[in-house]
Amino acid sequence: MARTTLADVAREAGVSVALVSIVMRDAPGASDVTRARVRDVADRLGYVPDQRARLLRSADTRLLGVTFDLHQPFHGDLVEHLYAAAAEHGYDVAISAVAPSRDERSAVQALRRERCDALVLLGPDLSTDDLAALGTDLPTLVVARRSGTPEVAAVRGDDELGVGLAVDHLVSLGHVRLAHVDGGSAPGAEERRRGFVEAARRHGLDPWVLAGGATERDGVRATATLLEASTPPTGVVAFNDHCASGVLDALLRARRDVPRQVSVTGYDDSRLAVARQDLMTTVSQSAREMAERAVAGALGLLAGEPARDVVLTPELVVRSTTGPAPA
Amino acid sequence: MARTTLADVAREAGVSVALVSIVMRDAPGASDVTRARVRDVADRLGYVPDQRARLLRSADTRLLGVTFDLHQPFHGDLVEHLYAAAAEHGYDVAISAVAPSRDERSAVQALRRERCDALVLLGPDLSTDDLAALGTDLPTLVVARRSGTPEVAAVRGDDELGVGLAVDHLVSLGHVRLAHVDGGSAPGAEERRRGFVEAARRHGLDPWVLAGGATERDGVRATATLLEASTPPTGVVAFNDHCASGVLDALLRARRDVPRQVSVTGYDDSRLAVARQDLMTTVSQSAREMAERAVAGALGLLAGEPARDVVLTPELVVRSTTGPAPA
DNA sequence: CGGCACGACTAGAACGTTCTAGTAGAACGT
DNA sequence: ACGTTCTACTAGAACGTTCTAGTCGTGCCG
Repeated sequence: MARTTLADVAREAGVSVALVSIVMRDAPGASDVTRARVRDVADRLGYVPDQRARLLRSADTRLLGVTFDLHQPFHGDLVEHLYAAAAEHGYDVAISAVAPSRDERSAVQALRRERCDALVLLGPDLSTDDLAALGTDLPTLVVARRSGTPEVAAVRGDDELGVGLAVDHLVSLGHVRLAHVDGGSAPGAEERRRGFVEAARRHGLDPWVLAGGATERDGVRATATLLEASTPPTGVVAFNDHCASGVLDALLRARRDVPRQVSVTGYDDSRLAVARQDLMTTVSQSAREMAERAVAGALGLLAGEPARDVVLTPELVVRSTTGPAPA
Repeated sequence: MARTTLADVAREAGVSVALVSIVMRDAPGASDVTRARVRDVADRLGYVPDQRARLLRSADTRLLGVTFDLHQPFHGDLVEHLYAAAAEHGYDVAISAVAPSRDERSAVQALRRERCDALVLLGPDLSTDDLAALGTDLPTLVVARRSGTPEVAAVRGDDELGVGLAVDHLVSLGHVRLAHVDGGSAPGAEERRRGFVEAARRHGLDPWVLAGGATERDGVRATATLLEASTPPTGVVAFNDHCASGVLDALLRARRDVPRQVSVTGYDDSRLAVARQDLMTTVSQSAREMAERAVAGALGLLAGEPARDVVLTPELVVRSTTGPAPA
């Protein structure tokens, strides 16, 4: 099972290694006849180019390193679109996962060893210092959070505004008792919390913020607290779709009618919300647009442009977890 | 921002390239004094070893290629444990995602170009022919499905038995009208369908199988059909946790009490079931064990052992979506 | 019919590592 | 004093590509 190399193909086809390389790369400099013959031999021998050797030769790898959280569906959406967006610019993507047992640093280090040209970090939990250090070393862009340092670019949704949209929507439906199940220390949680409080105040309402988190379980837990209140809220703005999903489960289980008794909004419009498509009203950050902007931003950095902070405007997607406030 | 190489460090430290290599690899052959000095210089220059050059030199890459579905939480769990299991054997993991817009072939091809030593495919949708072709080329192991070809090893749960456990559990709770929301053409769906039918027959019951799928939406859709029946089942065995989640949503929304009126079981014990931890009775395939067996199996192939078909025994995890049949 | 541009092809260096085969020099026994 | 055996180090090839700088015909123009 020895690997077939350019040299093998060259020997078999009776030409030079360089010529085979030319043919495999579709580069000019070979006649159609030889081209066909070489291709034929390559196929027969099952030749697969060695990416490592190829990249080693050239200064740039045309490789975009991406870290993402394995357990965050929205990251899944982003990664999917990143593949496409990068391919459009002739770039490849190397992904490296973050999970409870695999921290951000390991994930980033793995990508650095691959000699990626630039790094795209999805909702990283890194400190601003770490981020800054990384950014001075390698063109780096973060998605779905503030970069907090001038070396690192960012692409993110306007979370304050997005949560504001959800609040406005609920208020327009007549809700006056609103609660926010927040994201704790998750990236973006602070902005969303602030957005909720400010939007509520703008409408002259009393904002109620509960400690939550980024998972279903957090949503379930917060809802328990919520239901114990003497006058529970009629509108709940959850940190993200995951969390909202937990809130919905807990409410349904407590036999609260959604949306007749309680309205709930999510955030992200991830596949999770689409899976419950008939259900969740949520704030959509177009994964596709984010991914495209992220790739464009990273390539911009690579071209020497200064790090920018791109803020995308989210949209409210009204589905069926929100409705008029109960009388 | 030129990258620092061994040569740079060597020049700066006044030693040979080979010696720096020795120090960086913690290989024997350098005095403690020089070791410290070289390390110092390397740190100062921000040296990061070039993985590609390193691997290019040696015949084996100590790299395990893994393809997984971005949108399947159980795959996320598996990947997480694969990182750990591989690291234990001194192997690195390269992951390549599969998604609606990125098919299995592209994912595999990307890994082949990375020159992975072996391939681990999570629940692949490839045809047996494609799989066989791949297997003759590269040590290959599939997880969570049958390989169907002698060249390719497999690690999978005993799905027939697992579904049987769920059925036995429901029957022991007094349920006599059971339905299975199946997985359509998803990997493993056939085994689970068969397991359901056989277990039901074994108990002298009439098995009802509904067309489902691997997503929440499939669960929701199937439940609609289910609720239209004149005498709806009291126990529902869903294809996986995702699907079960959809079933649960639909039931709760239709104001059916789970588990007082209807009992529901999932399959996988993925993070999704844990997220709804207080909720879902499911069949557990230990992601950790699967991952460990998969790595061991792949390394076995690499060592020249024949491809084996490892079948793990699943366990029933009783939580709170199942209960006694209504009177 | 000589010069010259062009197309088809090749030799060999380069990329950043690791590995093999060495060379000095010190420490040791005889 | 002389080999022997360490330890600490080095030179240079090798890995599989791509790229630069060629060479060699062949056809075209004047």
